[in-house]
Amino acid sequence: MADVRLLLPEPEAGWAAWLGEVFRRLSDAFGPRHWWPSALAPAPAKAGPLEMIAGAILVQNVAWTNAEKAVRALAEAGLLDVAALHAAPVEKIEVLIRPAAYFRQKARRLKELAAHVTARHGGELAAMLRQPLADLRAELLALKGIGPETADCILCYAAGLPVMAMDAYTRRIFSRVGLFDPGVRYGEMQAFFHAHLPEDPDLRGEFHALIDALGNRLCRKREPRCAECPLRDLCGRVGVDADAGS
DNA sequence: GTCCGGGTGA
DNA sequence: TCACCCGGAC
Repeated sequence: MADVRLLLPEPEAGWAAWLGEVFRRLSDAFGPRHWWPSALAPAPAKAGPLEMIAGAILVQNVAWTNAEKAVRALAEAGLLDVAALHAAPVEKIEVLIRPAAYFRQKARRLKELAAHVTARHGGELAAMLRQPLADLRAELLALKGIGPETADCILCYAAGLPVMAMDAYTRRIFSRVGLFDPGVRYGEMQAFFHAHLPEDPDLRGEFHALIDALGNRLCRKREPRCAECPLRDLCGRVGVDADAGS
């Protein structure tokens, strides 16, 4: 994998310290995000890995509020279970997950996932998730409906592996900051974060969740709210939109 | 009522 | 490059 081309000069204290500062600021502003487990039931009820994985597929291209409705509907129908999901008619799943958009595609993808786990792992999701990182990632990517971001979310939040998922927010935020070229590839961004962050699944998972919060609430595609941004003084692009012409 | 945002696969 | 789709923002 080619090294990413960085636009910002490396700070004197190094990239690890710079990322640590970014994390601390986001954490102070938005944390803790407590993404998974516990998306559904109140603690101490434990969310199963299928809830997390289904959520990761259902949240593609939609706000979490949409995905959450779909996950809750699946839970209430007793379908957050590999065998039940495998046995359920696709039409039934379509109706339940409608709020998550792309419901026809996603219903088929959920069933394909259940079929795969049934065929290859005896229906035991835990067995699939116990594999070494590279093997599990390749297996996930071979499934329809699981691309790099979804695979990495599953690796981190369901399998507990030290992987930081990238997404459109990561690309937007860090290209606005001036770190990456906007055309930076997924793997290039990820390699940069992985090279300079501790190999800690909790930290990497929380970082991704914090970036999601910033991208969602403040560093929006249009009309970013730079005045409220905790990274304001680290950013090369503060107020480019808001202050244009002033 | 219209538009916007957003991963994946073909 | 485009199809797949919804809820929320305006």
